[in-house]
Amino acid sequence: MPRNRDAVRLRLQEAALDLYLERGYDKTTTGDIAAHAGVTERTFFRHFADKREVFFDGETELRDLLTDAVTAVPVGTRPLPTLRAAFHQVVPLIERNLPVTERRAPVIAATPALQERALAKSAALVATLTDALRARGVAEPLAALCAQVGMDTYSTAIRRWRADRTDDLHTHLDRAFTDLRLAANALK
Amino acid sequence: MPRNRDAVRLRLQEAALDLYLERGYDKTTTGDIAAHAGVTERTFFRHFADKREVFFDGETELRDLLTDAVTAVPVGTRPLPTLRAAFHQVVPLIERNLPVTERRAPVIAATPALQERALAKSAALVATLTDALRARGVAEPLAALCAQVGMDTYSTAIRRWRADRTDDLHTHLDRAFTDLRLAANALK
DNA sequence: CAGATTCGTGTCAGTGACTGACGAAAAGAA
DNA sequence: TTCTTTTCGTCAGTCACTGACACGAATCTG
Repeated sequence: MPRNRDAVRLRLQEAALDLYLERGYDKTTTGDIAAHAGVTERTFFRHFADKREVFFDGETELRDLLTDAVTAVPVGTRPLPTLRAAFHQVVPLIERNLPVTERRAPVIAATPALQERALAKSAALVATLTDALRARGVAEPLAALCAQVGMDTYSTAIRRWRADRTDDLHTHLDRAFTDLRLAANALK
Repeated sequence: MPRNRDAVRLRLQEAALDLYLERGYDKTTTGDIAAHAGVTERTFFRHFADKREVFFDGETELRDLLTDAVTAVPVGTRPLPTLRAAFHQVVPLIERNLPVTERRAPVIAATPALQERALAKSAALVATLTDALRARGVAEPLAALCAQVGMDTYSTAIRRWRADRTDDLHTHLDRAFTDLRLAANALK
C-alpha cells in the first residue's frame, strides 16, 4: 500500500478510464474506482473534487503551454493571428496526447455529465486566453470575443483533424482560420 | 393543493430562485424548494431533471424562435449574416426577459454548478443553430464553426448590453459583429 | 350522472456522490 | 531513534436522485 501521492492519483485516473470504458460512467461508482486503484472511496475524493474531475487532468499543462505561447508571439500582432500562432505552438502536445484523447472520446460522447465538464474546461481555457490577450494590451470587450472565437476555430480544427488525418493538424488549423476569415468577411 | 401541472412548475421555479438568492444554491436543498412550493421533494424531481434544471427553463422558447428566425432569412444569405439577422429578430424576447435574467445573474455568478449548466444550454443552442444552417445548405464543417462563432458574438453583445445600456441591444449586436469582422480580417 | 381511466401527487425505501472529524501509519527531517 | 508532516482508513452523516406503490383528483365515457 504505497503512500506515493502521484502514483495513487495516476492509478485512480487509469482505473476510472478503464471502468468508464467497460461499464459506462453511470454504472461505475466512485467506490469501484477506488477499489480498482487499491484505495478507499474517501481517498478518491482527496485526489479529485468529484467523479467527473478524475477524467480531466492534463488541462493545466495545455493551459500553461498556451499562455506561454501567447506571450511568445511578437508584440503588435493582432489578437486572432496571435492565437493562431499560439495554437500552432501546442500542436506537438496535442499530437502526443491523441491516444489518450481518443480513448476518452467515446466515454465523453456517451455521458452528458462529462460533456458539461468538458465545456467548463474549455470555458476556463478561454478565460485564461482572454487574460493573456488583455496582458498584451487588447481591450477588454474585444479580448473575450477573440479568445472565444479563437477557441472555437481551434476546436473545429481538432475535430476535423480527428475525423480526417490525411492532413496534419497544422494544415487543419490554417484551414479553419481561413474559413473563419472568409465567413466573417461576408458580414460587411 | 391544486393539481395544475403548470402552476406547480411555476411555483417551484419561483421558490428555487427566491431561495437561491436568499441562502445561495449550495445551502438550498431540493426539499426546501419543494416545501416552499407546497409540494414534496419527489414532485420536484417529477418536474425537473435535477437541482440545476429548475433554474433554466425559457430556453426552449429562445431556441424555437431562433430557428424560426434563421429559416426566415432569405435563402442565399451567407451563414454569419444569417445568424446576425436571426439574433436581431429575437431581440424583443431578450429585452422582455431581462428582468428575470438580471435576477438570475448573481446566482449563476456565485455557483459553478449553474455556470456549467449554462454552458451546456448554450452548447445545445449552438447545436440547433448548426442544424438550422445545415438545413439551409451550409456545408457541415463550416456550419458548426459559424454557429459557434455567431453564438459567441451574440453572447458578447448581450454581455456588453447588460453592462452598458445607453445603447440598445441592436446596436451592440451590430457592433459585436463588426468587431468580429475586423478581427478576422487581420488573419490573412 | 355514475363509472372507468388517466394523471399528478404523497409516501417509503434505497442508492450513490460527497464531506467532516478523528486516528493510525508511512515518509521525511532532526 | 524521535519528532513532524503527509497521506490514508474508518465512521457517520447529509443530500441529490430514483423506483415502486397507493391514493385522490381531474377527465373521459356511456
